[in-house]
Amino acid sequence: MSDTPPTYAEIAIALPVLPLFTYAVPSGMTLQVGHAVLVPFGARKVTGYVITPEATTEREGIRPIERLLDPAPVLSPQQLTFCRWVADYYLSGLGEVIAMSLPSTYRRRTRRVFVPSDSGISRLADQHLTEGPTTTLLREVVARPGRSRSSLVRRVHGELDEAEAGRALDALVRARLVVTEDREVGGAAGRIRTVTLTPQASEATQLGGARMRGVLARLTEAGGPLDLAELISLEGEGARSAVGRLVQRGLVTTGTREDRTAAASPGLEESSVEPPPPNPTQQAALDALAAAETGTFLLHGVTGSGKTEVYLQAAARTLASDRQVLVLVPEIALTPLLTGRFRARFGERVAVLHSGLTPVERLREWRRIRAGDATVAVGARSALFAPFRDLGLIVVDEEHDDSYKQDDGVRYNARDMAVVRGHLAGCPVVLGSATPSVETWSNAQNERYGLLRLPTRATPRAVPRVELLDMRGQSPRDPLAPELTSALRDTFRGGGKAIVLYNRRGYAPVVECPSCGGHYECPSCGVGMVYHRKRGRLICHYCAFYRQFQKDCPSCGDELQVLGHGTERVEEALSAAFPDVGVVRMDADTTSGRGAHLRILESFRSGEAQLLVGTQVVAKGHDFPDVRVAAVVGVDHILMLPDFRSAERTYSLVTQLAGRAGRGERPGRVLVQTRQADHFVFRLLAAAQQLEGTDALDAFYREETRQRRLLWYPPYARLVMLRVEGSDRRATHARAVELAQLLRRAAAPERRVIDVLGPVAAPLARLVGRWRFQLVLRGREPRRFRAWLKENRAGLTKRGRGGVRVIVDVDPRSLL
DNA sequence: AGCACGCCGACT
DNA sequence: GTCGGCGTGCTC
Repeated sequence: MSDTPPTYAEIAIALPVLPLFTYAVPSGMTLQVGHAVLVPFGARKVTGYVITPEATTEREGIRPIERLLDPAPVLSPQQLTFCRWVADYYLSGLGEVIAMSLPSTYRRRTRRVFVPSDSGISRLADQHLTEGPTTTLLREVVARPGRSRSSLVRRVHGELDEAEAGRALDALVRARLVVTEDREVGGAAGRIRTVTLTPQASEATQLGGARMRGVLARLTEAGGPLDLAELISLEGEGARSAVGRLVQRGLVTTGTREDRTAAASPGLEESSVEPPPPNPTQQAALDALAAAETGTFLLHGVTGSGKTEVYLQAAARTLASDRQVLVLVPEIALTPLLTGRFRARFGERVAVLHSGLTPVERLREWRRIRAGDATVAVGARSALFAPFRDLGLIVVDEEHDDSYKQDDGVRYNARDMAVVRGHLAGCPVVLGSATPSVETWSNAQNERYGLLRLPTRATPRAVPRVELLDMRGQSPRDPLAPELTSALRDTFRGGGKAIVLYNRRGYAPVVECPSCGGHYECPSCGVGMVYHRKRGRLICHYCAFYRQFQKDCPSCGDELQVLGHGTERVEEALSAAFPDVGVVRMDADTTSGRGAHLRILESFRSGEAQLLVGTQVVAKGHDFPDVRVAAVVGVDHILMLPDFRSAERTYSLVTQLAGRAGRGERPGRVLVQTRQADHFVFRLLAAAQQLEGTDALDAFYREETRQRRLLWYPPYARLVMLRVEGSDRRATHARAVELAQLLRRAAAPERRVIDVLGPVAAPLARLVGRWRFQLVLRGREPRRFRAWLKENRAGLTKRGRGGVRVIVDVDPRSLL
């Protein structure tokens, strides 16, 4: 008997930990790269991913892999390479990135659950039982054994607060009235039971039951496995037991298959799928893409210039050469319109991945892609990780959109990682936008990216004029300039529609007592609370804390003053000015319900409402007929934010809004109210109409990049923001200062390349009860900066004492 | 992430 | 004196 030497594997753990862990491979288990396994990790079991199937180790106390979670690897070597790239770039753990890239159903782990012990059950029958939190919890555990801590705490929420319930549960465990068990959760979902004939079935002649004969006949007819559900629908509910009896006789076997049913998507199926002939500029863009084997392209085209048609025809060409297509869109753009166009052109081959899918639906779409049933994926940020084998094209629509940046966990930017994925896959990447981000524009200028321009609107029509309405002379009490009111009046008289943007929700941002100066701040965030009139509440826009609004000052009894404006109040002013016009408001308050978003858009599209008021969502790529006026009533507060991207945001927002106007044969008007009419953003916006769009845009980017260069902001430098958060102000600040010193010392050899800025109190210094300080690392040479970050990575996140934690944000979208 | 070990205040 | 709260560090 020869001893086979023990073998080891390096595993990435599906938790936010940086290193890989080594496990022993049990004899008889054969591992491949990308296999998902269940491994013991501390006191529990978690999912890990095989990175190196055959490794060696000197280390003691190696524990064995528990088992394979799936016979096939869940990750191809190419996907693994990509995940490794993402993890390195965003300074995160590989396992965390892999876990994020897979459907959540592939993340199995053990979870601690609570069940009553015998003594616990008998204690409940005790008549001298005293009422209290522990008794409440004991009743709950006996009534619903096998629940997790969080679910039990939630169940008793009405009676006990979270901490109280948790303590009571722990007390029960200590008293051994309740015991814990580790139950495996996650995974396993999304399988369908199937029934298959065995070879013996053909020899079976005499069968007693009609049901059994029926089932055999159906299976013989099918010539292969059938889903149990289908047999039941054909033969009735009795088929279930008939199959059971047939299994006993060895005539059929049951198994399972992956459920790969396509998820229902909100796409309106279009009838015409005949692609229209491309216009000359579209054709030029298509030719450039066809000629390119790899590389990134900025596809710059104003609203209505036909970018989507370029995506569609480039996709068709890619599919024809047997490669696959990934289309990333901002979540908001996943409307029936866009997905409908892809569905109409490519039918069942399209997988749609939007945030409304349930985990099982998402898993099925993911499998359709992996199995090759779906060759086009249209999806939001997370679709970046779709398991295509041979990508031939990646499209990122509205590439400037901030929603491509994940804002918790691994803070990746799907637009940037799409460029990386395209590079690894050897395929072109198209970044489309009417208002590209400054980085992308700059990459196109210095020819790192190809530039494809669609300068004209596909359906010719006048480019809307942007007119500035200087509000400096007007009382702040009245939100509407007289010119705007009269333009709207003309529009409605003529049967047209209008969109009004005001970039702040609620009724009024300030409520103040004129006598004692008292005002309202959120107790946990320290910011002013916004008055929401319809709900009669003052609400904190950061943590959603609210209190009832009373019209008299609680300290001196004088009547409170309501100052400033929000969308609700603007809507009110407009309804008062135009009582006969239907007005709908779209902002976070009116779109929270399922489908509310689409209902509002539909009522405006159909003409039921002629005026749409709202926050920035109203500027996003919706296509409404006959909008004659698009007006900005207020965006000045964006421009005043202390953030390096505020000019870019303002320019982009107003330009996007302008794109909503003047569809149809009439030209539209774009009216912009501002108190900063001299700011270069507004001057250039007003100049845009003479310059036919793109020249004005170039002028904007020239000015903006000039300023960014002077201040060493992106794209001239790379930023990494470290946010130090904790509930104790002093401890948090101390940790931030300490971290800054540490990093300054570490960066000293790179004096000319890396700057450590801060710490400063974050612009919202206290948020949701936590104090926030931030440090910014600025690298003037990307390569050396990256190398330095990688070397110092472990030190960046090290947690301080006093519950202080550090969040690392590579390429932050904003410094707020 | 989440679990266990370790150190300081209110009770049998 | 202990129980039990939570904070810090580790998990192959």
